[in-house]
Amino acid sequence: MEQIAKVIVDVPTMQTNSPYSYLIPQEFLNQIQVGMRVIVSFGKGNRKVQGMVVGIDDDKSFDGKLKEIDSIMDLQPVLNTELLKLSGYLAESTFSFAITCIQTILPNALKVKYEKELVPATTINDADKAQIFGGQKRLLFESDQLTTQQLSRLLKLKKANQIKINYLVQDRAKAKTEIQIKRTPNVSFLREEFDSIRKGAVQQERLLNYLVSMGEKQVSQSDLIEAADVSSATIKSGEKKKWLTRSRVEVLRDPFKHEVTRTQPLKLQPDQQNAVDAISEKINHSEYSPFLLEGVTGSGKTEVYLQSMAQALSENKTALMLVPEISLTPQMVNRVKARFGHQVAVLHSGLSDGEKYDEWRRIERGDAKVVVGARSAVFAPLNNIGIIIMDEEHETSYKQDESPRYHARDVALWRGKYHGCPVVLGSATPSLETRARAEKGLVTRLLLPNRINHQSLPAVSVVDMKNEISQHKESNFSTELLDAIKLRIQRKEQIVLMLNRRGYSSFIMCRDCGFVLMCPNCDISLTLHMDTHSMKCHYCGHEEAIPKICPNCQSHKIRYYGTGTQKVETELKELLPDARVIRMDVDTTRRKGAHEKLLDEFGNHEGDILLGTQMIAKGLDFPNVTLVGVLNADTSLGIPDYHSSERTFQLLTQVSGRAGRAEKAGQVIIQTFNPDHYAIQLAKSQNYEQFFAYEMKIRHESNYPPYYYAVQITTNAATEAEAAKLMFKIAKQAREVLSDQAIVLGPTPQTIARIKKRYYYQLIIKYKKEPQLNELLTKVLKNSQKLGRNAAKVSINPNPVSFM
DNA sequence: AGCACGCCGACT
DNA sequence: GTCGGCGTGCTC
Repeated sequence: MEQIAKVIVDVPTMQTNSPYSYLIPQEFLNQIQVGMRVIVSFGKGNRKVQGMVVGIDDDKSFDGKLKEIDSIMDLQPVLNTELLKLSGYLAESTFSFAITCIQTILPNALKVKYEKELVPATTINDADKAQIFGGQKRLLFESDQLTTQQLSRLLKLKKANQIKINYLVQDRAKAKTEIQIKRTPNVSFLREEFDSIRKGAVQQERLLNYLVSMGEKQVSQSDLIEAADVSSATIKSGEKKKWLTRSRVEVLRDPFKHEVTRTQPLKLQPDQQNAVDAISEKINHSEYSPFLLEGVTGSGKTEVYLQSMAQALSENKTALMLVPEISLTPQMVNRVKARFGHQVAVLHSGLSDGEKYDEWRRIERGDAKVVVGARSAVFAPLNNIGIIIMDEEHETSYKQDESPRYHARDVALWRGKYHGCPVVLGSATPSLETRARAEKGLVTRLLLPNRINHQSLPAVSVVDMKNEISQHKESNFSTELLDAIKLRIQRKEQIVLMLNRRGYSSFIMCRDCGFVLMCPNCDISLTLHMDTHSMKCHYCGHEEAIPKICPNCQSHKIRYYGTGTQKVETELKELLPDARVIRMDVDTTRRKGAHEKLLDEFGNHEGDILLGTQMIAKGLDFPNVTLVGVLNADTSLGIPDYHSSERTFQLLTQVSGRAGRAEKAGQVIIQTFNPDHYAIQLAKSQNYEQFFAYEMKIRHESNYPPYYYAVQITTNAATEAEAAKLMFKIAKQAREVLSDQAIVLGPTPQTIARIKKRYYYQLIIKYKKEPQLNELLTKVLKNSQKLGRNAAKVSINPNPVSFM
């Protein structure tokens, strides 16, 4: 008799990170399945928590007395076998709690809300009852809303059993419903009814008229209200008079309100055809196979994706396509929808939890066979996947920077293996890691060396800003760039200007004493935000007024430094008063849909210059853009991280691809203080292969990935000493276990040593093969939990995307 | 996480 | 003497 369920409870700690056994009560005996969410009593207070059933058996090895499962939250499993296994893989490979991984895989709407309510016991005296409950039957218990006196009083009453606490688990997964109206089939009855309504009942008259003419189809109540111009009250009375029937129906939000025009597959170039053939063969044979699709901007990668996905669909399989969040623009999404229509589900951060849940269910029940989405879409509940595509595979945003710190590429490869399907990693500038794996034959390389209509790559020139600065006053614009901009405006062509702002933004500094306004909680300077007229901290959200005089020396010469887009925009307006500038940065795109709106404006030539940060480098295609300017190529080079050259090269190559995509020739001007740096020189010649060879040599010499694996361990504590002490202890443990081949960097304070009033220390371990390491790290994590709540905390980040 | 148990300071 | 501070350990 299988009557014991193994449940992972929703308590994310190390001590509760394994399944707990619960008895399955009689009434659920044949209903509970693995992958369902349940509610169980947990702990001494029997508080209710959500749990995930991960196994069912009759193993009674637990020698305490078992509790029963309280209730089931799902009618059918929300996690299938594959995704459950995947959660295990995630937990193990990222050193995360099983429950955290499960909740990462499931849509947010399936995460419950916990509430507590107070209920008076029958024995409570009237005075207490009246004072606490004030006539109400129950009271929501929010401890942070109560004073300590109130709290202790409640606790006392609870101890005396005068008050009961009810634990509530609220499921937020509500399917959206709407009211559907169907008229009575008896039309002659409706005609007769005209006579029976009161004179002047215009709404009822309009409703009758509409019902008579509407036919037998069902309409939603909201549509009816609009179309017949009646109120919902009128409709309700229509129901009473038997003119119509109302019923509540579950609806799946239709993302295809505005149908896109369908497109047909394009004729492929020979290189594209080779790629599609190679991928299709693996689809047809249900064979796991990782590919690297390497092609410059405009070489037609997207068409290869689309036709490969079409192949999977024709084999009655499904397709998963991942793109960086930033390029999940309507431009991109529409290309997929135009090919596959209503079979496409799109998952992106713009959707509400409810909308995401709707899409998730469409995928799960098989209504959507093609999924397009950003990082977390890699967990889409598709069955029978025929192909997984990851566009711009080098993008670092594919790695999640909170627990579970997974890389979507690893998950994609895992799922590819599980389903037996090709995984296509596409990029113009592949990550060294993937490109190196291709070199070793672990990944099959597919090349698209030519641009589709044989346009030449844009001409790239590099301007040495050191000369510029010495010649004239400080400016963000070199003479060469400014002249080029003027020329395009004259010719009514468009310009994209990129401000490479990674790591920097405008901060305030006193010109007399050098004082920089810092965040009181974090070791970072506050950033100037002109839109809200305030100084903000990008890490903890602290906000304060812009100082008018220096808080340190009272000087009035306190000015902002660094180059923000706002400052550049101001300078542009001074230099070129007639140019229309569209600024795109975190401030102007914060509102939902603002991003698209600005791009549309630029596309309609309502602006001459698109000025923005990194976000304009990706996936935009504006044929009228003939000039791309990079104002400061160096800022990303200056970051003390082994990735900085790779990032800079990728960024410059990518933004250069924005110039001259149509018949007009493009030009790119890169301003830099390091004109001779190889990343900039090789971006100038757009030579990925040479960059790859050179950078690999450097990584080899200095023992960096992809020659070594890396793991980053960080500690944080309320004081610097505590964080450091724990980190040194871990470092000592690590050195004892590791072989001579491993390289330990640190411990060192993190680049931003203090965030939200906590101090951070880190340790990097570079290694090739350390069978003991995983065990050690797990032990370190377990020990850190024993240290108690207020002690220093440890977190582990395998294969970090940067060492900072 | 949240609850109970248990051991020390400052109060009716 | 007790009330209540929060450090510690456990939850099927």
